[in-house]
Amino acid sequence: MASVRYIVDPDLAAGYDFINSAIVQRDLLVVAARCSVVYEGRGASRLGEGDRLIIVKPDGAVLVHRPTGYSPVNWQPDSHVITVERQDNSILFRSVRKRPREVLEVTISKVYFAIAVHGLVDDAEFIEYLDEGEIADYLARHPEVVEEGLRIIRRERPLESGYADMVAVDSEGRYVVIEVKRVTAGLEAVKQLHRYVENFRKANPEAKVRGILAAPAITKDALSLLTSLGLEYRHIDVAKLYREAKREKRRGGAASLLEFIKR
Amino acid sequence: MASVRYIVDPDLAAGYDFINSAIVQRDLLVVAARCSVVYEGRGASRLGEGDRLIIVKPDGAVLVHRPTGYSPVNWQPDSHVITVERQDNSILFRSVRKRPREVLEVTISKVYFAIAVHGLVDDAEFIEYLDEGEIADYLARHPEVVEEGLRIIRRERPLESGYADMVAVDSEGRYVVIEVKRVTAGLEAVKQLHRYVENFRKANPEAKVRGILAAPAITKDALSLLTSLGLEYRHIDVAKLYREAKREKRRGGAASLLEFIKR
DNA sequence: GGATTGATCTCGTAC
DNA sequence: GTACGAGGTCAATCC
Repeated sequence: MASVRYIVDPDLAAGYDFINSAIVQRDLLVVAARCSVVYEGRGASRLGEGDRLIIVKPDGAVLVHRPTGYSPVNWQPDSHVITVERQDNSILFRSVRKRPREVLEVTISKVYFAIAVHGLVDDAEFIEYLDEGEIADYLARHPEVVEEGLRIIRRERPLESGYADMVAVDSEGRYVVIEVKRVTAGLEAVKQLHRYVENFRKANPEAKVRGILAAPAITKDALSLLTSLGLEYRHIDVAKLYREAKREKRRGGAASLLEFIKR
Repeated sequence: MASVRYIVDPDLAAGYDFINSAIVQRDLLVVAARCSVVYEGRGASRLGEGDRLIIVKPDGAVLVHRPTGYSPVNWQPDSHVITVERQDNSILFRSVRKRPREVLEVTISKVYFAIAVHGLVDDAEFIEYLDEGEIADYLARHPEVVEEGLRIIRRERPLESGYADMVAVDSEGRYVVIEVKRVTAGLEAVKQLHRYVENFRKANPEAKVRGILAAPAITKDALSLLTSLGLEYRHIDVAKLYREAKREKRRGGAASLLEFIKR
């Protein structure tokens, strides 16, 4: 459980003591202060006095944020050594990074507040998903994920409405209309697939046509409607697909150096 | 002068009131909380419960930081609308971005502390030394640093796309397309130069054209690609250029050091 | 450790 | 608005 210490509108001596102890204890430290910044490393910069938010994380990451925008104005992705010094009319905060050698110095002339949090716990997994188009793209490249022996014969783009995401031929020569969903499939998805399958049947009266709804999950009602319509459900693991697709993308991008010239 | 309000270890009702009022007043808001995050927009992500630092800036920028690392785990570069809702066992913080359409939702189950700062003032100028444009400017004034006998015939402004930083004529009357980098040049820089040289050749089919990549260093792969494309590498010493440029500026007149740096 | 590549890149700028 | 390029890019991955 996280424990919080804080100090508001302290004088420089108290501000120094607080900041220093937070650094020593490797707390998460947040300081709002009037300060100036000097950076020397890969680049070099100077920032005059102003009000900023200074964040120091337990792993040594340092961020100096101005009151606007996503990006920190100065930062240190990680620090080798962080020191705090008491000076005449200021507190000197210094973060040194080992490689590349970089030094960030924040000279604090007024502390508005400082907060130190100890014992933060953040074990949660960060999960990224693919959008529907990307999932369909991946399944088009790897139809065996949906069913062994499938061969994609048409891949529809999202814009072309009235058609399913893809049409394939199965190992027995039957057409397979496939609709992909990124989230739990409901009745709407089933109706959609049904419509696409009927469209396909109308356009190809002779053909044998199956319909598959590929989604990470399906509601009970949707599944029973699906079944009653003679359609099929296939579970897809979106997180796994995301990992596979990412890996594939990396490999795919690693073409030879001269590749781009031929293009 | 900045004014600070804060609340420590509040219950959800008090936490909600505080956060909501800070948003309404467009304060800089910093919250340490146990929370989960959902993001949908250009990408999509889920982050389970954990302790995080949430920062909301007066301009609508939102950052959710885990206890480690430089990068926020979730963010919003700016928000069109920020809303805060009281739910049964949580506070729902929602930031919606207009274009591209993106939604970030933070569900807060425990507020460790929250701080709102009003009236932050940060007018200071941020000054960087020798960016790429300034290096190119210097080389344009002193082409002999790149090669004896060069005469600059065109100096492109940094943002005119499709053209290299400068074009010169060498002592034998050949055109020389020059691309400048302030850090180690990689494959991307070589591809860029190659593109510019090809563009120039297309526009001037008769001309003899060389291509020079001027940078403080170049990766091995980049150099071999460069060579295989018939292009050339010139080492430039950025630190030396900085000193030279500084000296030149001093001699040049009354301009202060800061004046020069700003340019 | 060095190099390459992708990113919810962000940010600025020119058209 | 889009398009392009720079960045102290950062961060992950490959070699």
